[in-house]
Amino acid sequence: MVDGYADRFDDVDAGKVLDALQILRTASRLIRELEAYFARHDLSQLRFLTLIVIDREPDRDSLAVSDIADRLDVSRPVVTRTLQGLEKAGLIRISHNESDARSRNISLSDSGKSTLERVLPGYFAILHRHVTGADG
Amino acid sequence: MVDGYADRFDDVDAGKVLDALQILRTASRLIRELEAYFARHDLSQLRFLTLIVIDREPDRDSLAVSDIADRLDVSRPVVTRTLQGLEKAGLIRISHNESDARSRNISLSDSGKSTLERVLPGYFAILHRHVTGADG
DNA sequence: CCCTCATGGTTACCATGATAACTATATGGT
DNA sequence: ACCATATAGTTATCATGGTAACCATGAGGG
Repeated sequence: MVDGYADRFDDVDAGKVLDALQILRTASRLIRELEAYFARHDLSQLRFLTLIVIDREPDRDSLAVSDIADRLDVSRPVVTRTLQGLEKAGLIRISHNESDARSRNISLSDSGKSTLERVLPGYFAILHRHVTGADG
Repeated sequence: MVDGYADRFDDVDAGKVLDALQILRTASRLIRELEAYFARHDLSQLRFLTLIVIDREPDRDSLAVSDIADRLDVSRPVVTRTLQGLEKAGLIRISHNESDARSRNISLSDSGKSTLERVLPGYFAILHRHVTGADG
């Protein structure tokens, strides 16, 4: 498909364009598979990654909403919404920050921690398989 | 970040997992850049790709809704919605299929064709640059 | 002190993906 | 010919990303 177009543009190398499209396809396949996997565990990519960044935080066991947004590079409203879901599912606890009344401390509940442990192996297995398997 | 986790799983190679995460990151960057580019031209990824598959169809100058959905691998409702937008923007024409009253023929308008010509060079340039540039 | 401005979070709304359920038309077995 | 079933598209609804606008609170200059 690309060749017919790329022929017409001097400064473009059809091979490289195909590489880029290949990256897009591979990623899209990977994302779809991850999403299906998470859905089976009542999670989503963002819910899972949220648990991860809290868990991985050195020295602290809680993060602020904006910390999570920064680390995951998503907008704060999306984090707010995701946290509401996670709290309702009992995977995190949200408490008030004592030194700044605007801020919240987000921490993992026991259930959140065990969910993470349960889901991680499959997550890594999928990532692993995608690079090892039929990808370019 | 990955290392701390991957250490704990025997059958997982942290390097490969990092490769997979790198693909995800690269793709996500590419997608974001493409989306911004399309937005500047009053398009979206899907609107653009829809124009492309109609344009590239050999022997015919129109496609059915379900053909487009198949070629782009998106659901038919999304195609319906996208086509409504493209028609309102005057980039495509939708006519009834004479031999099957359920089906529609989607074809590019002159405006659609010229939009495609205008947008393609930048599109390929972005794909090209992403593979050539700082990607892994 | 208090008024302005910055910051943390949330709400409201838009775009874009999906699936389920619906309408209209075609097709095929009896 | 007619009824059951399949197919083409659309509508309705949900999930998940975004931005803009909005509170509440904190911080700093006059």
